[in-house]
Amino acid sequence: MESDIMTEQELERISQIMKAVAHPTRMKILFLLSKDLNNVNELVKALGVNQALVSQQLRILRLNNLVKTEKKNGFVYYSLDPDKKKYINKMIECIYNI
Amino acid sequence: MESDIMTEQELERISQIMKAVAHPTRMKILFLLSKDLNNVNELVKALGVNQALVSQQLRILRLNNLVKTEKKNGFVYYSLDPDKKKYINKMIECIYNI
DNA sequence: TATTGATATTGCTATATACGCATAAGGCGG
DNA sequence: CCGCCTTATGCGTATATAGCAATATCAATA
Repeated sequence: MESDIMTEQELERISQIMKAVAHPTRMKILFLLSKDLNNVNELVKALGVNQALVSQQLRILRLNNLVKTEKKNGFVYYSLDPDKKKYINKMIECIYNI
Repeated sequence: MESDIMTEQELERISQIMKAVAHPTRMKILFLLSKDLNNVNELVKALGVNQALVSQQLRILRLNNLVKTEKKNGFVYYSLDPDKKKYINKMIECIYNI
């Protein structure tokens, strides 16, 4: 965890992930997903922003492997990657204290 | 810590802080400071980038209250805000696991 | 196959951020 | 007061990101 055992690539990766999280709408999405599994339309309604924007933000979360998707009777359901859920929540909690 | 007990302002604040951290050079600075107190020139040497850039990054960390400064015989020493140090480190550790 | 509903992508403009360079500001010894 | 050392800031350019509107994709089904 020390800087000298962290390569440039790892640093880059980590700051990429942080950038992905560092956005109000995406944080809201992560909050919503930390409670439930949701499809895109549910997220659109919950967030009150247009569909295209939600899809864009989901794309960024997907590209950073923060969420995963599964198709179920016509809808795409998003959820937090279960292996990462704990860390995502703890991370946000830490930031909350900063 | 739930989204519904977090106001828009708090969300905005938190994502600001995350953005401040989500940068390789700034993360390195935080790592360095988590070990020692350093003045600007020491950071410049340790990071191998030019002084103006280090000052710019320190400014961003300062504006987000992540670090504090004290002047001592001609140098400006930077350190992590001690109240936040624990959370900053833990946050980085969480991200490392994501 | 044509249509509809759900989601993703693309093109565009506005705004923000990064970084290098030059320079400014501030304190101290001469 | 003049340099000198340390640190901070401003400016210009390149690049990245946000958000919107339009459109594409894809699956189901009428």
